[in-house]
Amino acid sequence: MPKEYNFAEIERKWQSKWEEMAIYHYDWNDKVRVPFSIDTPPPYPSGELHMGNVLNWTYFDMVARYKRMQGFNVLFPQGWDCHGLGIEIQVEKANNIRKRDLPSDQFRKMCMELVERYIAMMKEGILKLGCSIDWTTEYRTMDPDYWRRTQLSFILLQKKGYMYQGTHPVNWCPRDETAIADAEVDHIKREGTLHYIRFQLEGSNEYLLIATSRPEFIPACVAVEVNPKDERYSKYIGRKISVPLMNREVTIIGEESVDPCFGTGVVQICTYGDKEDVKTVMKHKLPVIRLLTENGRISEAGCKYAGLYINQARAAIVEDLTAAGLLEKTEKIMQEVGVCDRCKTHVEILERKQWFMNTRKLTDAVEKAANEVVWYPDYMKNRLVDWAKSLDWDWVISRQRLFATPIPVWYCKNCNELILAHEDWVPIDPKLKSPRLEKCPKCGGKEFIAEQDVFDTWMDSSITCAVHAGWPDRADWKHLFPADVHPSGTDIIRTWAYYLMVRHLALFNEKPFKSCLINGMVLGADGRKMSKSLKNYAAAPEVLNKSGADATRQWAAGGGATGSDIPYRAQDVEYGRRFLVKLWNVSGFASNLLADYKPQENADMQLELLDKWILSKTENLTKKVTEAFEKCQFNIAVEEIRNFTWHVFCDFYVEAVKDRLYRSDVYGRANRAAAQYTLYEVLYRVLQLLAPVTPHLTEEIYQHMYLDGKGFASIQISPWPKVNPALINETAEKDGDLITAIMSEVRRDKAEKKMPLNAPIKNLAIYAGNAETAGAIQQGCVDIAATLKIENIKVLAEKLPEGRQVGQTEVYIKPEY
RNA sequence: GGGCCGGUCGUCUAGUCUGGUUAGGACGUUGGCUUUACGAGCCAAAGGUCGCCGGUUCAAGUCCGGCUCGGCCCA
Repeated sequence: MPKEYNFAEIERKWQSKWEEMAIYHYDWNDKVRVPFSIDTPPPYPSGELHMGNVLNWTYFDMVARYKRMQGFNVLFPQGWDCHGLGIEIQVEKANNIRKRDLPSDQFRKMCMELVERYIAMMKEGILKLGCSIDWTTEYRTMDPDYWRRTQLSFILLQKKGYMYQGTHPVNWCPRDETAIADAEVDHIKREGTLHYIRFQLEGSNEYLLIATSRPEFIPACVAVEVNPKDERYSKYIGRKISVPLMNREVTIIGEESVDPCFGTGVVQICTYGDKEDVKTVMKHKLPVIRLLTENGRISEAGCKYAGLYINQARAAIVEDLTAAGLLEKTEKIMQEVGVCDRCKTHVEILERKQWFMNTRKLTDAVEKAANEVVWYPDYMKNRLVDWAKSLDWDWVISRQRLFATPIPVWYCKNCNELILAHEDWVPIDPKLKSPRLEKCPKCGGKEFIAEQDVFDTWMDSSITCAVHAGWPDRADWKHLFPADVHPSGTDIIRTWAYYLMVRHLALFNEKPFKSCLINGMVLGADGRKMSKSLKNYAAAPEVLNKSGADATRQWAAGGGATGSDIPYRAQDVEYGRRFLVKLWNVSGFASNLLADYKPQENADMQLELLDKWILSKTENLTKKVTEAFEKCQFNIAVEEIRNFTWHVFCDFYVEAVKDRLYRSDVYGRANRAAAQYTLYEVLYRVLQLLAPVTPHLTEEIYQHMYLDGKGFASIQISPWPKVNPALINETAEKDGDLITAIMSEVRRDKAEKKMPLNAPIKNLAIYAGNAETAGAIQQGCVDIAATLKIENIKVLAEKLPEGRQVGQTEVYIKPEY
């Protein structure tokens, strides 16, 4: 083996060799091995890979590799979730255009080009991370073949009665001019202004003072509301009150949800200032005044303010109120407002005809399914259940955008009949192709109008569990469905996991995945969320280039408990790299000492205490690591392996066994063979257990040292070790622990005397305390003597508490130099 | 206001479900050592009243109640 550990070369080499060997391909014809399918979430191509992706991909790549070694037929697909506002906005900004200013085909093409550039960047990062993806499965949701699946699922759901059109209030982004779902609304805190405005009571000179942060909605005021328990105002309930500037009257209504302590305790109800207004309007069956247009201007309903943008209207109305003496005062308040999660524009609530999926009737089914799913960690289940139960509105699935899957419907120009695409018409863009019908089935009309709206991007990405399994093309797709594991970040449980649930439950009456593996967010080294603006950002490609994939993967695996947020700290990656150097060096060393070792010819070997000791510990390590992987406790797995390798195997076993390996003339061939056997098997076990975490280095060492002896083309397809109970030896572990404790004590003595570790010791007396312990020590004292350069060593059964105590035992040692 | 999560050496983190060794690991700090794999190393050391208060128990970082501070999500 080469002296130097060159990770860049090794990692590049294996990434391409694995691809040539095709060992990560799912075998679609294998009906013997049990399948294990990973619902790789197709990422939204947004530029270079970030550390959050690294964490996420490392998690499920470890699962894929572990399961593959366990003998499963692993499906690890990779797709790209291309559509969406994010790309549209970037294309607009980069080219300084608005999407409506050019032909939609041309705009879509620009979006696709940008997506391809981003996919190339992210793919490079994923390859560098060494993920065991089956690239023959790669897909893009913007491809017509994927449209086909999204559109087909819509057709089926429409037929099953889950889809409906309606004019309901929806979240609306005025900048992007599209409806958005609750899940796409972010909430931010910001300073606003509370306006105290006089509303005159009908038929009197009295007025009520209402407090509002949105005076621009006065033209859409449909009621004034007070708490019926508020003694100041309850007497006014039912009376009419005049809307300032508008020459119009509304009724004062009572509503318990009004907080008497907010502002003056009197609020205006407008259509629609916020979601509370929507509830009140529905409850009291109030009229709706459509104040805003789709691009965020005041409509004709706003009378003299029509045509102004929201902010301009606010200024104008405040000015008019002031002039009329109706604005009593203003004050600053902190308020939380909803903003579009893509462009951060203040979200408005508009009524416009939209497509909805009736998701709320599935809430009980979602809860039931969530309880059937195994969550890693368990408590993350609550996020999904709580979210599902908290939803007030159905999922609005239509969007007024361009770069998306089209909704495959038309309307009869004559009678407005809905024409749903047939299942075998898709993929289809109704704006480019007419329905394959002679005439409208209802009125016989021959002209059709295409649906202009498109699907929410989540309509594409929430059928992946079925798509990965081969739906709808493979008759046997249920072989891979539900997916065995769906990986998700804490931030997207309410979107990805939820939408997957409702879509698959509605389509197939079956939960989409059997388990859900959650990763936390990656924080900066300062403990705050990682972001470029906070200057705590680490670019994943740079980290991978600097320290290599295997080191970075150790950070991801060991940075914290599964599901918790983990900080990115360069020194943690560095620790991983140092561990790899250590493993590389000990492997090189072992490789030299095993040059003449023949794995088949170890019949006459003679295992010594320390051999039995480390072989037993190796079995226990295997047990712990296997259990940790089974429970997705990657941090425990990686810590167990590292500590064993570094501090048990290297620091004690290898040090102790050197003498036996170098001087077979003294110890005999059988003794040397035992040491070689142990060294060979323990190191192999360590490599296997580490293979899911650090695939490149373990493969490199395997190929140098074990390819002939073990015979698997890659360590990645070697069978995961089973614990051999015959090798577990509690006595050997206990006795060996005592031997190593004595070694530590001697080392400590030398350290305190500031002597080199190889300084010779003339005599070492070990007072064992009793005959039994003395017997145990006797078995290891050759190793103690050889490791610590002791000329004469004697073990005495007597109890003599002088010299140095070995840990908390009754054993004392007395070295003489 | 509600829900969930968290508070453990200077810093980061494991352990809490399933109570029981000397609370584990890393970074950093200090001291020492060129040892026939590794100075990108090795050997050691110091450093913790496990957020606070109370309860259950022979025994609490762990279970229960209350409080407090922080994060995220939702009103």
